[in-house]
Amino acid sequence: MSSIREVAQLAGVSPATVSRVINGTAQVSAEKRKRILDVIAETNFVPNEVARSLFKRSARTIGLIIPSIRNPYFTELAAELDELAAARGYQLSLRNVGYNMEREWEALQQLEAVNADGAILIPTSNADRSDQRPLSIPLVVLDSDFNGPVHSYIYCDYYQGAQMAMAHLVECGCREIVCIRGPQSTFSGRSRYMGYRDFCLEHGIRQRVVDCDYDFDAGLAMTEALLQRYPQVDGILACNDIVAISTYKILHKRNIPVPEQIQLIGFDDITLSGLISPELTTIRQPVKEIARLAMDLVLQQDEPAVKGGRHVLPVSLVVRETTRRKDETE
Amino acid sequence: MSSIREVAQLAGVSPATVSRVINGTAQVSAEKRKRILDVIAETNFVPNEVARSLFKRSARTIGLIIPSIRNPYFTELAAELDELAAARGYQLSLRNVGYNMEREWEALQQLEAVNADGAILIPTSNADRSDQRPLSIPLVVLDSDFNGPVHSYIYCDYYQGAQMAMAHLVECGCREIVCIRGPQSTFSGRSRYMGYRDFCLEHGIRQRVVDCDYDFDAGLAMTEALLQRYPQVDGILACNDIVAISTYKILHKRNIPVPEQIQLIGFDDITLSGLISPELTTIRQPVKEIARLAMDLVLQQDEPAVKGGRHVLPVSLVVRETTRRKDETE
DNA sequence: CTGAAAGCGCTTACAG
DNA sequence: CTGAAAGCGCTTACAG
Repeated sequence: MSSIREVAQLAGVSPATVSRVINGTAQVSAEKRKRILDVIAETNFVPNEVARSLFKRSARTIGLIIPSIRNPYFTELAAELDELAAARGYQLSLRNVGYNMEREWEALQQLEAVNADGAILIPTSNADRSDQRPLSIPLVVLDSDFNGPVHSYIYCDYYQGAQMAMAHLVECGCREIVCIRGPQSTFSGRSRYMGYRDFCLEHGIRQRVVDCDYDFDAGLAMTEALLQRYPQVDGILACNDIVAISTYKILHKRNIPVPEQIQLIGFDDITLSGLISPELTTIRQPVKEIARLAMDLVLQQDEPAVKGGRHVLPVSLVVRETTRRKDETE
Repeated sequence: MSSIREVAQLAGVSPATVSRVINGTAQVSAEKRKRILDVIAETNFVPNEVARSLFKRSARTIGLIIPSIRNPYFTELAAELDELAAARGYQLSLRNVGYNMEREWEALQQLEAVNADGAILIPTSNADRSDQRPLSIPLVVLDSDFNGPVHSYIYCDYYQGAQMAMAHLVECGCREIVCIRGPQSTFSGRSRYMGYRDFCLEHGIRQRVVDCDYDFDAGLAMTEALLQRYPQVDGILACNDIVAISTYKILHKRNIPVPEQIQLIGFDDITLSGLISPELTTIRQPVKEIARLAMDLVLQQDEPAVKGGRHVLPVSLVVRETTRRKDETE
């Protein structure tokens, strides 16, 4: 790789002038400009971004940290964010931390150290971080509300979502609804469960719970456990769509008809949920809006302060084929 | 963010000494070392990676460029690569280019400009690039074999895979097999189709083809088209698993029993394929081996030359529930 | 319009 | 063991 100095030499000008034509940062005489452009074309010169960002203190990069790259909800969010970043001239640097708090903190510091312009974090857990030092770049946190040095929080009303799901299941005639709850260290897992719990309390329903991680394998295993523990189950509220998909898989394998014998509802509304057969009833998160808001907030350089503003978005019930209302006899 | 100079000042030593304790790059007296470590702890100092990589000419980062972040095959490959990179102390920087050749070239140059240690590219198309300038970092290309300045190529024997799929379908009793072929600008799409074509030629089977992009929506639309165009179809060779999943969706919606009336086979063996119901029969790519080999080759610094070595891996048939051999009457 | 100079924050010979 | 100095490749005041 050639350097700006070589280009300058070949074009018979100073490095400063080369810099100016590359960046269009000042007027340069037509003749010199042409010479410089020619040399750049010939030498395939590509300015070193590292040097540039060392000076600029910006890499025009937004970091996105996710707990798992194997969860489609996260990659769909990443896809949206990626498009938004590209549209605004930023690179999205995706960092997977595999549900590891240490790797998460390292990734955050790494992003800071490489002069990223901001970070969007989907945390591995909702643990308190009020003693964590503030980053020097804006941090927007998704799907979580822990205490800590955060610029903004964005999450959906999961509690409400779980209540809607329960109301729907009841409306569908379910009497024995079990909740496959996600990790309780997690904000989404916790608040979805709370919604279930309070609904049960309010309606005098007995709680039936099974614990599960947010992945396909756990979903498979916990559904087996659930069937063993609650043989009378006629409704399942899964902690998210991928677990619901695993749940369906087991029910299907056991020849348990859905929704006739057991009704099933997921959470998130990932693309896949509308693509499998039967299509999954679920609680939808407005992924596009979340992404747009996150990008706006992280880029909103005018106030990089740690204010911890909270933005909570509504979820919605999407009724598809794994549940059926009582009156809708086929 | 504090700088190494401030730390040095507070500890009463030179920046060089601070650098030495941070990097363990030379002996430092126990006393000074302690003072420095204390100051670092107090000030939350994190060394600026940009400055470091400007000097080192390495960011300890491997770039991975994929055509689409919405295709699980790519994200599963990314997940494997991510684990391997982390294990070796490298960051994986994932760049999505949305099937756009310009964005792909930009991403490649960007990676070079940020001092990445190498790039792994899953190309958007198999177009000739012999006139493209060589990058200054090693480039490993996956799932493609275009001519160009590439360190190594890794791909699977797709041609063979398509032949295996066809042989299986025939063995299952299919007489009218249609091929939903992927983009012919793509190496995988092209060679899978070639396998189908030559099998038909060799066995006196009439070709039945429908063109399709590698995504869910295209799969949905093209299956509708296929049913219209080839009403007698009794076997479908899909260009990849996500298209096969879309295909199944349409067949299911039309109440066409699989595999009784139409047998279906995909390509790739993504996680999802074993998770849906019925489970998808497919041609499996050894993703773990591909990832391992790619990481080995890209990191193999001893010969960063552009040699274009080719590594072709075998695929295998995974028979599941969307096909059934004739003798296996249920 | 243009160049010389200083500096972004590190690291590594080079002396001692 | 330790520091002063030079340099990684850019960019931007500062003069002219």
